[in-house]
Amino acid sequence: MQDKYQPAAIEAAAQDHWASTSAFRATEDSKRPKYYCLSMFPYPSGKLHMGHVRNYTIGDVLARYHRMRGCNVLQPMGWDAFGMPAENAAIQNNVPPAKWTYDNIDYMRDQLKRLGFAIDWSREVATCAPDYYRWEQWLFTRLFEKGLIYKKLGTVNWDPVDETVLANEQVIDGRGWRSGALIEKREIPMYYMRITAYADELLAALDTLPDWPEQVKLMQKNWIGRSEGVEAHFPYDTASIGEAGVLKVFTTRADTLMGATYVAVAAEHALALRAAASNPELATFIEECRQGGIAEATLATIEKKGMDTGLRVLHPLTGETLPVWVANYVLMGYGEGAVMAVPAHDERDFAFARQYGLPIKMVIRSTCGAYDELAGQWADAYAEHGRLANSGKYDGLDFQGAVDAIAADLAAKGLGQKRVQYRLRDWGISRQRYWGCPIPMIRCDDCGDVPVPDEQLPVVLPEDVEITGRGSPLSKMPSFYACACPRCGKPARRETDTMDTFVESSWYFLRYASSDNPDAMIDSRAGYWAPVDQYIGGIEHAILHLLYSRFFTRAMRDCGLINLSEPFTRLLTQGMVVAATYYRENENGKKQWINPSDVSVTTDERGRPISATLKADGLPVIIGGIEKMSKSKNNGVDPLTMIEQYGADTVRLFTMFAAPPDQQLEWSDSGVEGAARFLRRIWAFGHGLKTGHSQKPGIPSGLPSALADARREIHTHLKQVSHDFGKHQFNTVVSGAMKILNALEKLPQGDDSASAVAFEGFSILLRLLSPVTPHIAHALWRECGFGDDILAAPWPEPQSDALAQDEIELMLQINGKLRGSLRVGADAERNTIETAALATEAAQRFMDGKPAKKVVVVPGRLVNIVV
RNA sequence: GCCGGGAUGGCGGAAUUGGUAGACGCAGCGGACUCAAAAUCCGCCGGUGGUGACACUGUGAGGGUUCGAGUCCCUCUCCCGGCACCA
Repeated sequence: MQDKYQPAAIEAAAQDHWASTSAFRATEDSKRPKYYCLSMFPYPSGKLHMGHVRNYTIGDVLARYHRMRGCNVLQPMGWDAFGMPAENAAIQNNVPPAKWTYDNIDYMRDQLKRLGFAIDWSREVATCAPDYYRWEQWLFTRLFEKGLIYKKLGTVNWDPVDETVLANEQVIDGRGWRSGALIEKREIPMYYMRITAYADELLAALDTLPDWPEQVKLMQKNWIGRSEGVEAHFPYDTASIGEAGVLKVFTTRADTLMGATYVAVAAEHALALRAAASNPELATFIEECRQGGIAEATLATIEKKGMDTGLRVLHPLTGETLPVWVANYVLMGYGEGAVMAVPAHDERDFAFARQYGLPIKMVIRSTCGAYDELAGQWADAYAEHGRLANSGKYDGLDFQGAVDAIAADLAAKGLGQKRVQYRLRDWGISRQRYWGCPIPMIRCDDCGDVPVPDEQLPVVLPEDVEITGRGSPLSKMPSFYACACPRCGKPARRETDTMDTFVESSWYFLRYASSDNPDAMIDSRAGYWAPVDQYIGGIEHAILHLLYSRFFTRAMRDCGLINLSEPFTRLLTQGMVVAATYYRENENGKKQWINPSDVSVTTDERGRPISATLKADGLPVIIGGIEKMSKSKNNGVDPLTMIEQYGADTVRLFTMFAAPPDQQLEWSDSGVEGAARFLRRIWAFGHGLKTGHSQKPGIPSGLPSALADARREIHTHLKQVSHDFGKHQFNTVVSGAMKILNALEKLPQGDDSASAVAFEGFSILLRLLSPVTPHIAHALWRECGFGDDILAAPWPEPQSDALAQDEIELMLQINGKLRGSLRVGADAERNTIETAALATEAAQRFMDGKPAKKVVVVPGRLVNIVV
């Protein structure tokens, strides 16, 4: 045994051992409970970053922990390999997206292997491989035939200079990121997945997921946004519109209908376009509304603007004439693309009405002063529920009474009814990009949109293309798009759009179970492994990816592929990895970010940072904030450098110890030093144990009290650590392991009883740590003679004889303030405790002769005397 | 703008879920070992007052509930994630 801890050798040996024994190859086995542990697969961006290391270490700790507890564990890995960065790299470096992607995968796979993850690599998938995406295309045609996929117009960001559709991310301050051109909204035909058909089920089933974080379920609930309301029809004022018809609006506040003073429609609304035809000024305004991107965050924060269309509609209950305005805050995509405006009781309507001098009519009696009596004007909208006023026959009704009465009256007139509306929209999956899964559809002038027949699948994405950043490459390749209509045989055009990359990641977790099957998307093995028992990934995926996966699982269920509704039983959302930032400003005020490893920081005598200098020139740099590790802030730490310097176990230990998994983790070089120090101490202890004893004595009965205390301490920590594993709180798992080592190092040396406690404690420590630092645990387990393979060792259980205690200490409070403590028998009665507490010197002193009004006894914890 | 989350010593964090605030670690300070340094080991370490035992104070700000609040409720500030074409 080496007397010094040498991680490189230990880790290579452990990894060889696992590889040669195929330790992590998973097979279906009905005798053990299965545990499918999955981390969100990475995008192969080039090299691993610390966020990956953290994500996969959490997954690995869980996988190894459950394996040791007797589960049949599957932990696979793959690559979310389609996406824009490959195209951007192609433009910048003139390298084909496929080559770039596959090279990155090869490099990153090696990096992952260096970390010693218990992954079954035989199941690896890459979503850009035709044997993967052919099944996506196959399912697409099934869903199209079931009516779960359909085509309609959708709005995109259009860059008029590059003649390209841009992602929201590529629109910066309303301009194209490469061309700098002003972006416009453009409507193009796109394929949509009918996720709204599952809105109710996706919402209701959130209650069947007790092991998902509440915040994620709440975000999904709000995203689906089920609201019960009323659809109201405002009849056209034929004098101004010239034909009969109704303007439909949806509202959740039908109780305020009597306060509606105008209606507002989106710029794309049919009425707006109709009015613009004869109104150049309005046409200009609508054109203006077309400018800018489509991101909701942009739309919601732009200045509220509007214009009167000159058209009029009639109030459905009073018959009063109301103006129709075009407003840039009304979204065409939600509800009917039109709203009734009640300025007195809606914030946005209020701001708009004030800006354009539209009337404000109060119909809900406010309980706070929304109407400023002194100023004689409205200070703000009153958006709370309340009793109706100024509403004729509805006066005095409460919210629900008013909604019921108004909905009934609308229904009686044939001008509306109650209705459920979702905020959730159908999922537009068409992308006008190259590096994605081709949409398996063919456009025929005679037959319309025809799915590609099974025998022609996959529609292979050509890999020999030139990427320029202008237009869509596939639409310039006749060799790709020219084809015959599968139905009539006439010349037709293949769809050149590709799918949203979220589609690939919506079902990869099922493919892992049957990734070697060339004849089917998934087979019966998916029925064994699914659902995923534990899913781990970033909180940024809390809504879209998880919702799409939940939808896809149901769509596949309804195609008869699997008997499953929810894909992920338990979910852990990990926090970000952040680090300090440093920068200098150059002459034109631009920040140049400097990597933390190139900076030395000086601190005051208490350790507070005062200043920082660049190591290269010794001149000062500015200390920025703590930010997410990123290329743009140049504050990333390279995992491979860390592994080479300290070993994978140290990196794994630090990432588990520095923060709870769901909170952000701040990188700290000295924290990594601390983790390495701890592993060196463990190695030294194991070395001492091995060289000091030729055999392991058993725990004798009747330990001396000092040893019994030490053993109790170790088992108490073990109990706590087991509890923390259950909570997935790995930072305190590590701190518990540190406490055990501290206790072990304090044990007296020499006699057999002490050695027995040391051996028992050390075997506990190695097993607790083995999910976190598997390499060193593997090596020491063998070196100290505990067994051949720690993977096969039973999980340690706290022993009740070790935990037993005769006396316990209670804290003593007087009026809720801590004033002392008292020792009582472990099984003391309440009365005995009360009497003992009142008799203490501290009680006598602080009660000052006054009688106790009340004595609160919390068993095993405290006594509080209220005077 | 809307939805979700967070804030505890110099720093990362802990607190058995309403019961000793600051476990464990990092940094710092003091000491041992050493020719010296590194490594290692021992001690101290929220603030104020006090030689000291100890007292008061303290979990982003303000208010409330309770015998007792970091934890529950209300109001506010700042920071982070998402907002449907980033993955």
